[in-house]
Order: sequence, then structure tokens, then C-alpha cells
Amino acid sequence: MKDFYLEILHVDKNCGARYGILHTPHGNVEVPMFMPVGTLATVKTLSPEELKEMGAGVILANTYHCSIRPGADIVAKAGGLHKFMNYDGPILTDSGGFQVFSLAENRKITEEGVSFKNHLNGDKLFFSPEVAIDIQEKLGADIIMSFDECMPYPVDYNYAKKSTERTLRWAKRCKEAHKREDQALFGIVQGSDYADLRKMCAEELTKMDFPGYSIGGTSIGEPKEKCFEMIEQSVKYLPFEKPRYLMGVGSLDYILGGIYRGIDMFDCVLPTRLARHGALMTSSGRINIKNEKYKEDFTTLDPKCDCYCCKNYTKAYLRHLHVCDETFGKRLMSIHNVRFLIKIVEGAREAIKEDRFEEYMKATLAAFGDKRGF
RNA sequence: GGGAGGGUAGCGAAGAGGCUAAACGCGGCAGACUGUAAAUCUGUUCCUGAGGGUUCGGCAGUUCGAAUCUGCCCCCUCCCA
Repeated sequence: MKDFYLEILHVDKNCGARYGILHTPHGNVEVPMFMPVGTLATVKTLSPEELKEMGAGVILANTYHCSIRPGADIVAKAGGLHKFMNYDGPILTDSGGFQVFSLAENRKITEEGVSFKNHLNGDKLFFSPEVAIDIQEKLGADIIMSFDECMPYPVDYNYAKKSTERTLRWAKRCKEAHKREDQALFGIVQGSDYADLRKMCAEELTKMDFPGYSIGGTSIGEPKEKCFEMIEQSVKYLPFEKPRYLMGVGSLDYILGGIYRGIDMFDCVLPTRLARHGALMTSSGRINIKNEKYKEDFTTLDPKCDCYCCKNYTKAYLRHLHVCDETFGKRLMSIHNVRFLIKIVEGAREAIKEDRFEEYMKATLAAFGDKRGF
């Protein structure tokens, strides 16, 4: 599709990090980027205007969840996700592949597709590559995903091989089913932590010539080094000029580590979920706002942050709102966590342009304290 | 004045002779969260030198053993006058 392409403007001389502009039918966005997740056609507690102000380029919605509520046809009648949720920037939909994994107790996988039990009322559902594409065409996002299987970690080689080969066959079916010209369909590299499977999957997907490639099956409990290995084993077989999207990754060290290895796009529920639970990422580390020590802490959450929350409110106030379970607290903290990650990625872009990404990454992680792997 | 029901950990509330430092909920404290079944989940919450020590309104009993049984006392709630 002609309206969608990645313009790579600079590659860091010392690592794989790239800076560029992703052109989409709903505007251009700089990469590397962090994409906040709005599963049910809303990034929980945040308005589209706020997301834009924070510098969010692309936002996500989920095929499985939106197909259950409100239903793909209703979104289509509304004029597609952009109109329905009043977001005129680029939108990406996940295919529902991750739900095959996360709702594992309620599913059965066959070559044809996956039988689900609707997690709300137990209704029987069936997802296949064709169904996932049909729904995503109705939802109308700019970037859509192939229907894949996200295997658990660890898995034995035989299952991983079988599953990865099936994911490839599903990718082909997705490509054949996909008709809309204004949507970019990405292929998803699976293969667990088996180098040969990652290679095979990346190469086969490349032959199918997708406008972009995702790396799936990471950040599901594997050690950090494994995740980085899987990224490397996937990226090196993907075409240089196409966008690369590391799915589901949202902690600081993984994002920076991903950029270092040539990833352009990241998405994660982590900043918004953590915010709702009172966990905040700051330039000097992670904090739990509910801790008693913040009761009388009238300082700003993160003096280095420029978000609405940090510019106007104190930790004592945030703690108070959180302890009282006030919605406004969740909003303020979501604003902060999302802005924090976007700002990290903005800093990364500047660093890449000046070939000092590695230095930036190390300094950022050191300041953060790298507690608990963040 | 007559009658009835109660007082259990910070609060609410189970327990009706040993298995009870005492269920459960709230509150408190702490932790987790990665393509969102998540405004969710987990741990902990009498004191402690970790060996124990003090608890179930108060005091005195019964018993090998009492939050649980008996007596008296102090409070609270409701009903009738």
C-alpha cells in the first residue's frame, strides 16, 4: 500500500538503533515510538486529546475485545475506529492472537482457527485468519496484525515448530483475505526461543512481503536475555527498510534494549495498568505511590517530567487520590506513566540522530536504578 | 419500674469447654503487574529479645483445660410502662 511506509533517516553508527518517520493514512509519526494500548477502543482514563498532547503517535485497540463489545459491525456503522473513538491519528489493532494465549483455558486450536469461549458470557466464538482480518477491516485501523499463536514460554521444540509453521500458514491466509488498501497488514514472527524457528519464520514472512513485521512471543515470563536473543534472532532476517514492532513490551529496559537491536515500535498496557495500581515510573526509578512515606511528600513526582501531572500535583496528593480510589488519581498517574515512556523514546530518537544511543540507554537505565528489571 | 438481647483484635462480625492468637470483611502496611477477562491480584496485620508473653467488658469461681459454663458488677441496644 502506497500510503504506508517507513522512511529511515538515520541509523546509529554504534548499534542497530534507527530513527525514522512512519507514514500512515492518518499522519506521520516518528520512530522509535511507544504506543499506548486502548484495548476496548479507549486508553483507559485518557482522552484522545490528552494522548496527542503527550506525544502518542499510534494507539492500539484489540480485535477480540472490540468484536465482542461493541461488535465490529457497530464500529463499522460508526465509521470505523477513528470516528467511533474520535482519534484521528494512526490506530493499530492487534489480531486477537494474544488472547489465544491469555485466555488459554477457554480455547481450542486447530488448523482452521481457534474456538473460544467468550470470556463474558461463555458464548462460543471462532477466530481464524479470515475472521480476524474481516473484523480488522471493519474496525478500520491503519495497521493491522496477522492472526498468530503466541505460545507460552517455555515450550518444547516440537510444539514450537508445529505452532510456528501454522502461524506462517495463517499469515499467508491473512494476506490473501486482506483486501483494504488503506491498511498495512503486519506479519508476526514467532518461534519461541529457538533460533532456527525464528529464522525460518522471519524469512518465510519476508518472502510474503508484508509492509511491516512484528516480533511476538516475548515478554511472557522469559528472562530478559532470552527476550533480547529472540529479538536478535528475528530482526536479522527481516528486511531493513520495513518497520519492526516488538509486541507487548513496555518496561524501560526492554524498550531501550529493543531499540538498541533495531526495533521501531513498542506497545504495552504496562504504563496505564501500573498507573491505575499506583506504581509509577520516574527518571530515578519506580515507586509505589501508596507507600506511607509519601503521605507528607509535597514534592513533584518526577522533576524531570513535563507532564500535566508532574507540572501541577504533589506526591502527597497523588497518594491521597490513590488511597481513596479516586478516578482522577488514575488519570493523573496514567498521564504521567504514558508520558514518561514517550519521553524516554523521544530522548532515544534524539540520541540516535547523534549516534549516542548506547550512552543514552546506559545513563537512563543507571538513573532508573534497574530495580526489578525495569 | 417491667421485659428482651448484647459487649470478641483499629472497626464490623463469626466462634458457644481443648483442634483458637481467635474464621471472614473493612481499614492499615508491603509487594506484583509487559500484543489489558486486571480501577486487579498476592502477602501481612495483639506484643516479642522468636523462646515465648498477654488476650475475647470487669472481678471472683467451676474445670486437668474457659472467649465459650456459674455468680456478682459495669456498660450498650430494643420493647412495654
